[in-house]
Amino acid sequence: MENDSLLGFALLGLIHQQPMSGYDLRKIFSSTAMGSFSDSPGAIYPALRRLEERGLVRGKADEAASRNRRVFHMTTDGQEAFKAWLKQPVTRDDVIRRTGDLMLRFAFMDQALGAKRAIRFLSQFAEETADYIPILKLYLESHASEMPLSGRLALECGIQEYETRLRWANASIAVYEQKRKEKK
Amino acid sequence: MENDSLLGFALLGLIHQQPMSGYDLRKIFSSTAMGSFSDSPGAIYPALRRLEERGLVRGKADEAASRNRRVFHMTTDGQEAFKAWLKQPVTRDDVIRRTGDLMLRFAFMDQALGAKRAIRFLSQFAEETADYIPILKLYLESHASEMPLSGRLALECGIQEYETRLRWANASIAVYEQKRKEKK
DNA sequence: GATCACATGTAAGAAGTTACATGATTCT
DNA sequence: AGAATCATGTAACTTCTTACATGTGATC
Repeated sequence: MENDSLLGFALLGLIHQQPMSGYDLRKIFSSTAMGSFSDSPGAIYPALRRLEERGLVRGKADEAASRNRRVFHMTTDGQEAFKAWLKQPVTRDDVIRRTGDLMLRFAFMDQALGAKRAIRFLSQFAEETADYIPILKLYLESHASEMPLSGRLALECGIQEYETRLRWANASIAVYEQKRKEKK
Repeated sequence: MENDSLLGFALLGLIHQQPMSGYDLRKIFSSTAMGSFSDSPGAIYPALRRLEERGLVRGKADEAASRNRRVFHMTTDGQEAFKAWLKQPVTRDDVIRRTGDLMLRFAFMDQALGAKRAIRFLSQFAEETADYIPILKLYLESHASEMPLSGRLALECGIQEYETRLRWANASIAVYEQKRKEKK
């Protein structure tokens, strides 16, 4: 059960927002800012089948459409698995090697878990990121002399990306807190 | 022949810098800023074998060391394949879906191809990135109202990352040109 | 003598890629 | 009628993950 690729969770998240067919999902990946996912049928249909086999989604023939269209909706188990995925703590390793996963989780977060959880996620993300940046900087300082110029610059790009994400996370926390005040 | 994973090229690039064993390569991935690559033996040793089968590297028993150590060095074919990989043009699709590949290529670039090629790469990278940013911004503007807040923020993070990379690329071009002037 | 670091591998399984295959419906 | 779009799928291949397996040499 506790086994799913990032694509699987992306599908799950989109189906969570509203029931959809494989073709709908492909179109989202090919035409929106979620273009980092593959829209190939060889990826999507097998992934949907796996989700269905695990009982996380269920597909029903779309009777409104005349075509051979199967619309998938989420099951209760699917809801649970999805929320469990979203609730995972943000680790150092996530921040270093799975930024894409983290961003996907966050993108689905406030609809499924609410603003409070989103803020908690951002805080964890900011903390892990803030801790990691000085490590990278130290590494750069102490190894710069042995590295080729382009290697050095590539590492600097990485550091700047982390700094950008840190600023973004703090700014996003502020957005949520601003919103909270407005409500009161 | 024209078939290789990113890991394969990372190995090729490191072996290009100096001959190394599988264990050396694993240590680099586990202990340096190249930590985004897997240091697991199940990834590295098969990848090295594939490179050897394709004739891009050749392993020799290390007679200096008493242990069972194989040191890989690059062949002429390997040099060619490596340089051909580095010389590929930077496409829009690379910028969107394969930033990691691009950064790896750049990190190895000036040693293998020289500063002039590095500048060309950065210019292409900057151009494709600069073209793509307004598309994302337009997308955000026109879809912001239908998107959940965290989705909107996640997209904004993506845009800021592209902007960071664009600034970085232009700054890096300036570094190379500065260096060129100093030489004269 | 035990443990740690060195050093290389294999096997099973998961998941993606590319390319092919098929058929229905709508538009021109 | 032909082309484009809708819609779903399969098959072969590649590569990665996790876990297991094995043995050497140095250090305590």
